[in-house]
Amino acid sequence: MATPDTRTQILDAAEQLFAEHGYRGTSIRAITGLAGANVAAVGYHFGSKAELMAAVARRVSEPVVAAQRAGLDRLLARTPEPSVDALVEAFAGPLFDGMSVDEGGARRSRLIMAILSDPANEVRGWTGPAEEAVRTRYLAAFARALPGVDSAELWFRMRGILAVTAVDRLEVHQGSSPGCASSVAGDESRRWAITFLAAAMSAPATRG
Amino acid sequence: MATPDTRTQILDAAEQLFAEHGYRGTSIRAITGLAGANVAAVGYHFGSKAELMAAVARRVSEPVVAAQRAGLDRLLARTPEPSVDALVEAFAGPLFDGMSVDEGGARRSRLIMAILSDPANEVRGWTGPAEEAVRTRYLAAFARALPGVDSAELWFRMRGILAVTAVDRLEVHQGSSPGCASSVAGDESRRWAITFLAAAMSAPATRG
DNA sequence: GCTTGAATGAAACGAACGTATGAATCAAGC
DNA sequence: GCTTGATTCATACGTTCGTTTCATTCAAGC
Repeated sequence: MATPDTRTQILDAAEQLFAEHGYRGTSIRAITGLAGANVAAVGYHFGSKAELMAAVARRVSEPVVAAQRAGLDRLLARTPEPSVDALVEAFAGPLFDGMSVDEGGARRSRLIMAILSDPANEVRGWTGPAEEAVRTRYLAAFARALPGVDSAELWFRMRGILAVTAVDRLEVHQGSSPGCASSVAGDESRRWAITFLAAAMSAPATRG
Repeated sequence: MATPDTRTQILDAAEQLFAEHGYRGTSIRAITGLAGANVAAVGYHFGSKAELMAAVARRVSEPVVAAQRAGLDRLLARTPEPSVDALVEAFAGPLFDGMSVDEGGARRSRLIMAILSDPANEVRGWTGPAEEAVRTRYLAAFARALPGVDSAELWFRMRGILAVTAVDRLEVHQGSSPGCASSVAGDESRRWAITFLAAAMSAPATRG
């Protein structure tokens, strides 16, 4: 097992530290220190700290978005009107897959949270047209499955999906709540989230 | 209208800037600059930046927690087993009330998000025993209303409530999505959230 | 063997950070 | 009117930040 090149090691270290301490809470020196590289390597390989963050975000989000798109394609190939449950599974599932505790799964999950919640537009602004496009396609599919709910409320609910999946691994109650232990069992929380979100998405429209 | 004292002006400015740029993204100089005070005033009145953040968090969360507790008391005074819908309304409602666009409502909502999602324990650690206690009481009430769902999954769902309400005002899709405009109409998103969350909480237990 | 271009290393830049210091200001008490 | 205690001010300290510079290393091409 040859050690990966400096660029990859910086990406790995940045992914871990950005997830643990956020964008602003992570210094270039901490990243290069963990990666065993020189401070100047970030400037050389990525240009700046912000561009490094963008590269990390791209690497993490690409397989998730691809899986979301593939899942929707698979559903639509079978029937033009997939069920709400199937749509929730296809949309939210990839946000959990590859996120098991082994390797860097939980780390990646926290990273997504760190990106979504960071107040700096510099960090949130990375969301590319690919994410946007797949979400729009899911919105259309949800709209067909839930004809009574208008599109504005559906957008709200899809944001709810992102919120629940993002906060999942975030230990809001820290070590004091009994539910905390469950956040380690990634598979269980995945099934809980699907149950929770499928019921939420299926709710009848709010009476105007 | 006499100008409030320096201490209050610093709290106001800190509340706004912490909400907009997060804890690490806000400098003491920016806070005192907006408050029209001197840099040393933070050290004098609060001791440190972290203690200022704690004071801001306390001021924001106290009325919310009080309203949650009062709402649960009111429900339990009427019936020993309130419905799931009523519990969701009592728990999530205060997270929206007083959060209208006028004044600093949306600002306060974003602040809660900034606190919940900040990776620094220094920031998240402020959650006091009051928040913990009221959440435990709600858990017990939800457990009575949903006898089939075990307590670990209920904790997960209550975290989901916090996630949805917190991310509500967070414009994940920025200006590009049509649902964005709705985040301005606080009352509408409040009703949407209650619908969404009541359905989610009422879901049958995940089959083990 | 020498050259070339990519990659790394050590060091320093100016700026901004949180915090601390000591003098200046001010209202109230006697 | 002088004193006292609380507050505000200008200023500086030491540190850390992101970034840049420039010399050095190193493998491949001719």
